[in-house]
Amino acid sequence: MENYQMLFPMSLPLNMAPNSQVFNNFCKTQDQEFTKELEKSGKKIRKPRYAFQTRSQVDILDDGYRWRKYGQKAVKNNKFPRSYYRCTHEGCNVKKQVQRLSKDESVVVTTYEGMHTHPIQKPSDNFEHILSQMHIYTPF
DNA sequence: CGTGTTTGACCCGCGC
DNA sequence: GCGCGGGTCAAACACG
Repeated sequence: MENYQMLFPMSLPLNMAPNSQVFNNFCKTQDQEFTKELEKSGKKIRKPRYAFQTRSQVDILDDGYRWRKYGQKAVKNNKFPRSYYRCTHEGCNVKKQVQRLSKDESVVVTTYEGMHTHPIQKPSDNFEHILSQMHIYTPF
């Protein structure tokens, strides 16, 4: 999972990464809005999720957090399985799932659920070039 | 020995 | 009630 190609220098337009401040703030805003809606309607709404679509040969994009895999299921209409990960930090139950499109197997969708309440554990020395290949898809 | 993965079983909501 | 699909658990296993 560490053999990404070093393609670009560090100056990159995208500062919105799963482990960035912007992303966390975004998540926080979304969470607050969902909570508001939840209180208003009293209905049960599914937790917000944040999806990213990346192009990568590798499924596992290491964003600096430590993930423990806890499941893998086959997806219908998709020959590739979906993997389920949880953040190993104690008290931090952030989840993510990684899915590859059967349509285009070079595309990997990573879906984050929840927010990290702790700093990054692992120095992401080479995260910039992962960023360079990442574009924001549809946060929902 | 500590930590993470694999993998089938299990659970739960939903439509029939 | 039953089967199905998506999500999770946990025991066994792998590996530094």
